[in-house]
Amino acid sequence: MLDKTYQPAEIEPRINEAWTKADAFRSGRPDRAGAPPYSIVIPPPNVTGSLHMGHALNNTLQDVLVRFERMRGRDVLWQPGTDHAGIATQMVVERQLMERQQPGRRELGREEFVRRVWEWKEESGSTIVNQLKRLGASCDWSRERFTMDEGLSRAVIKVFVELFRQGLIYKDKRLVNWDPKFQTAISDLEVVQIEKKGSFVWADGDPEKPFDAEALAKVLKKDPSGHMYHFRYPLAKKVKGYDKDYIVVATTRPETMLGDTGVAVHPEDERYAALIEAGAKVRLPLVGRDIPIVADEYSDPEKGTGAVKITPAHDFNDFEVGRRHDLAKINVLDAFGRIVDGEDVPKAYRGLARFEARRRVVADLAALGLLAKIEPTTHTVPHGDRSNDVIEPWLTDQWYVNAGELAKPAIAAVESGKTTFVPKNWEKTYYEWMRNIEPWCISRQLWWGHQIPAWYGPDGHVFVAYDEEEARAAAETHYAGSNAPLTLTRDEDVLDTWFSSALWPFSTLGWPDETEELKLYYPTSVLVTGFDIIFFWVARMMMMGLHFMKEVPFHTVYIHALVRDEKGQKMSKSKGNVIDPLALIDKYGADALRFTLAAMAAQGRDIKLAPARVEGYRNFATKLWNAARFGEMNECVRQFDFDPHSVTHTLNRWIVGETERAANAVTAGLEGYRFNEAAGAIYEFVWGVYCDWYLELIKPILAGDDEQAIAETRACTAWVLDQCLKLLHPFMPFITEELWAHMVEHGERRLSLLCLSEWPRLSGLSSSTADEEIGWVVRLVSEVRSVRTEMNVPAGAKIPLVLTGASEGTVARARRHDETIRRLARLDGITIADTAPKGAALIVIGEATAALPLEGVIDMGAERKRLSKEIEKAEGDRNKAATWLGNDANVAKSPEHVVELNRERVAEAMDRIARLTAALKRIEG
RNA sequence: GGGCACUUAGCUCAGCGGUAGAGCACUACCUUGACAUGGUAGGGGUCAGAGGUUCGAUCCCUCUAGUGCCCA
Repeated sequence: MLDKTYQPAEIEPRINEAWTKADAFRSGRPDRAGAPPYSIVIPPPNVTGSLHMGHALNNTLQDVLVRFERMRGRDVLWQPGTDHAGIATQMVVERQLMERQQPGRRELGREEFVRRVWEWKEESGSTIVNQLKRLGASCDWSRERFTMDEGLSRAVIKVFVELFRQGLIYKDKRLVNWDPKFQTAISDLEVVQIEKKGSFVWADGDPEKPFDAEALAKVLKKDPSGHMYHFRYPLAKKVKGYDKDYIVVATTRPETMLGDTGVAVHPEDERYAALIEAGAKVRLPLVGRDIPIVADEYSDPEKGTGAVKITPAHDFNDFEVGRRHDLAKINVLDAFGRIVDGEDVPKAYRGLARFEARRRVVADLAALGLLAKIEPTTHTVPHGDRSNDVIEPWLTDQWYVNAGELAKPAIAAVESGKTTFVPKNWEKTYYEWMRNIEPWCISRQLWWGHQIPAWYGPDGHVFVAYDEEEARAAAETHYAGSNAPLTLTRDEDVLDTWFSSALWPFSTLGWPDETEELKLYYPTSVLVTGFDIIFFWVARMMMMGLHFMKEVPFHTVYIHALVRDEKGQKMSKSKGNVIDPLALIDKYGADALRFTLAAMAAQGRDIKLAPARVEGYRNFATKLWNAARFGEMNECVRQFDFDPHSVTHTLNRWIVGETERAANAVTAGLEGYRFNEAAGAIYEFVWGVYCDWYLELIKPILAGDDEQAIAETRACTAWVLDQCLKLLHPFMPFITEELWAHMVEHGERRLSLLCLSEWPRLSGLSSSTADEEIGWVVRLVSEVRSVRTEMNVPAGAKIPLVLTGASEGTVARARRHDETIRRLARLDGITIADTAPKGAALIVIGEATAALPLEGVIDMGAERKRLSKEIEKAEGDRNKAATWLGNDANVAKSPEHVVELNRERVAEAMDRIARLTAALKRIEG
């Protein structure tokens, strides 16, 4: 016997165990041999991670699809695994060392540090995996992979070497986004632009208000950004036709002026034409270097003074300007973001932290009378997405992938429809980025990751090879004839984490070996992910998949929304608005959380999660639980030979038809990735149809003495519940699996776990006569209940009902369902009469009128009010439809069924009005 | 500045050329032999605003206002 209340915490671990024991999620099960494959690779969560709401949504949707297809008989592989997450993981371990007051990374040395990271990974890498299991993720856990395990590393090396040999990976010296906190380069994608606006205002000219360096320092201490500084750069020589002896430039980063190698003005800016003409130079203050004034369209005459300082080594735009005019690139920052200790920089600034240097430069220029003004300005400042530190564009040697070349087939594959995005509009975003793609910087100055397979000879010549042995062989050939001992040094850098993630769809299947799995499961069926990693991951998997497998990695990309909090804000630890999915699972169960996420996953919208929703769906689970309990109490057990087509009782004919409709709706929803519609359909069926009506309607049968009807109804009730369990299983796997097992305690044994059972394929079950008949009963019961409430009839009081003007068919219906109607509407009898008794409340239903004689009980004033309201409503309906019909254009141009619909509305409304008016008159008369 | 969304009940969201829906919240009544994590009934919306297309617009188009996101 089922417990009275449903306890998710009790059943979920038990069910998880049963699945594991049965090896239910293994791909390539013998019973699926030859079945069409269905495969999904999980977006590998960071090993450092723990389950957040985004994971919960992402994996719920994948699990819904995977369970659905598994039940449809496919050979399903949901490939799980985790990502080594270079920066994030290295950060976590470094922090841990610090907290434990152990030696830091650099003290430990590379080998020891990496060993510590592996140790940490072994200890806590399974956290997220266990959390996914709690969510119910039906991955093939026997195939779990890690981006740094042996096989995947082999794939990474091969890809690097091959791309290098094909000229698609190369080393280059250019500006990169440098993260001074982690001392590594990062890719464009790992940079987030943050808007800053300062508050310090100052301009020279007012002797009352001298520049106050300390006040500025105070403001900058809070935030070093957000101001535009205007400097006067003195001309090296006075120029004829230009009336001043200086030029004013503006910048938001004063300290970079130490590396200025030019000043740019617009070629058509007449204010500066003379300077360009004369080939004028400015003498860079503080430094004393003479630098040219050049004409370049980059400078905007509308902005500031129209003159900009050019620092090619520390700004992406300036770099380009510098290249066009052959300006020197002077590096004034070191890896930590400090001013370099070198000849190019005046002694006073050497070794200063960058923002300290900023204050110093401004103060020193002010002291020289060269500071014109400071004003607050809104500008975006690049920050590292992990470090949250201000990123410096910095000139270094890094490895790059020629993404532009790899992007071409990746663009074509989406254009030709080999891969489609759902919803479609994300394709535009994908194209936009792919068509303007920049070289991808893949080297990172970290220790945790795949070390780049490149070795340098004594003269710096690079040998890229599968291993040191091969590199050595190549080097020996290269240096043949030289007698010097050959020492090779391996490149210190590791690869961007996303480099290995890009190979995930085929590296996890065993590539570069030609495995069975690769043949069977590649390309994968669908990729499910959030839009925030379309660029990071989806695009790169497309590029790598097409290049190495010559085939797209997935046929469909389903892009889901971001989960936000109730107010629509992105969840973040700093805002303190994070909703922990595990806390919700603890409180309401994994099924409730999953159902909530699926029900809210409408295409193309963010999900604002209200925890009350989860509670609501937990209640839904309880409802299902109790419906099963009802079945159990009434001996509704499954019959193997039950055929829904053969039921004879109207109620059963009706419910099997409704079941078919629900099954079709759920199936269609899932096939179209409309998770919310699928979830909505099964919710409405289970609660609104099966529980609210069917189970109530059959109670009199079960309590009656018609053995045949009882037997059929019991079997039918059990069958419908089974269909509900199946249809609901992808969304709520735990409770459904539990009930599936439990409901046969007294019946036929199950042939399999629910998760491996067959998805309902129903047809030919609906009957219009049954639908009409039960529809009539439902309407009558609802109307009576409604009148009872409005008439303030006590809920416990039983009242009689007199049916008048009923056709033979209606009378027969009323007889057939006499007991049911009496029970649900709380009546003490239904009689047939020619005319309604006096002092009765009247209900118009179809051609008949149902009278509730309530003389003495009834409040005539209330009944008058009720009838008037009904009449008003009917008149509204009639007027609306009649007006519509009154317009000739409507009738002439609308489709026939719309015209007909409106005619019916008018006729029906008129009929109601007539009978309601008669009823009203009788009360008044 | 460029691009993409969004604006529907108190709240969170569906819907979408043919008389507006759900969950939660709210009101009243009900411990009826599955279920108070429940039942029954009910209140609540000129579908942001203004034009246009159409026989007909919450839905399609244009503009306006507001909000959010992405890219510079």
